[in-house]
Amino acid sequence: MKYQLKHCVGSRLRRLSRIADGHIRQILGDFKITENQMTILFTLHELGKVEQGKVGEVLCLERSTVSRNIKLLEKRNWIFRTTSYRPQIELTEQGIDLVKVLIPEWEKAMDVLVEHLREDGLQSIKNLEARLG
Amino acid sequence: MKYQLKHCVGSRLRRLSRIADGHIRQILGDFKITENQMTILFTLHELGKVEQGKVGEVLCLERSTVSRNIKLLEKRNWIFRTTSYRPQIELTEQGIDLVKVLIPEWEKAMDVLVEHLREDGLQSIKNLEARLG
DNA sequence: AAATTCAAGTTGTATATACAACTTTTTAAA
DNA sequence: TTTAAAAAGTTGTATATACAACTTGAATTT
Repeated sequence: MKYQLKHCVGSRLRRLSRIADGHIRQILGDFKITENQMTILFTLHELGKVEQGKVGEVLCLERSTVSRNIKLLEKRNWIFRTTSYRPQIELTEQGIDLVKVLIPEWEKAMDVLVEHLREDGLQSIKNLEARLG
Repeated sequence: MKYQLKHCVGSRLRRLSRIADGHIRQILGDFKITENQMTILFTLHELGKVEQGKVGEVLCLERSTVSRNIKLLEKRNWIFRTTSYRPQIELTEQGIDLVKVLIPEWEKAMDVLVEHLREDGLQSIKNLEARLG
């Protein structure tokens, strides 16, 4: 065999992302929100009012994934969506408040991850991003 | 802010694994099987007859994920499961045949990924594994 | 040996993801 | 301007994943 199973890039990256998500979920436990949804809220916090598609573009998420998440976030009154055919999305005040509470929690999770990864590990992620696109 | 959103380790690793999986899915398209299921078949090919739990242990997959995948693989007659309370799993002949066909295809995907990653990128993955566990 | 505890497996529920099919609206082409 | 093509959004279907609750058989304790 040219490669061994344990070298499989796909399953290894899948596993790594599960581990990282686990750390984030731990600090998110109390907030009834998922990592992915948190990331979308943070994105909207940075971008302000944008087209729904912009979110997927920035986070490299599939349209359908964004669509379903937006629906969930809207139901929880964290985001507002214009009714136009191609809706503009933005955080509601409740959404902004939540983001402000979540940021320090997210930073705690990042602290843990960065402590594990060190400068070297962070550079490794950058390297992978540069190489895989 | 101590960190920027774009530094979020969780979403970045999630994204990287989606990209890698995409490459693997491309070559798997014709085979009506998923990356994850393929990985389980390969694992069984290496391990021979094992307890179901062993698969999850090796691949760091949750019990319920393994349980459902095993059921799918059994339905397709690629694996055989003993009826004991804690079943032993092994590939069927059809499963072995499939693995033999899949290996060269998987190697093609690995070639593409390794070409992108280079020695440096592979080292980066190892580094992350060492640091994240 | 009976009772308790533990470990593995299964199932329910919710979200994440991919991809295909479809709708709607815009843009481009004729 | 009418038509064709493209782009964005939605929905259906299937798998992946996490976590909790439950089941069952095994191991340990009393």
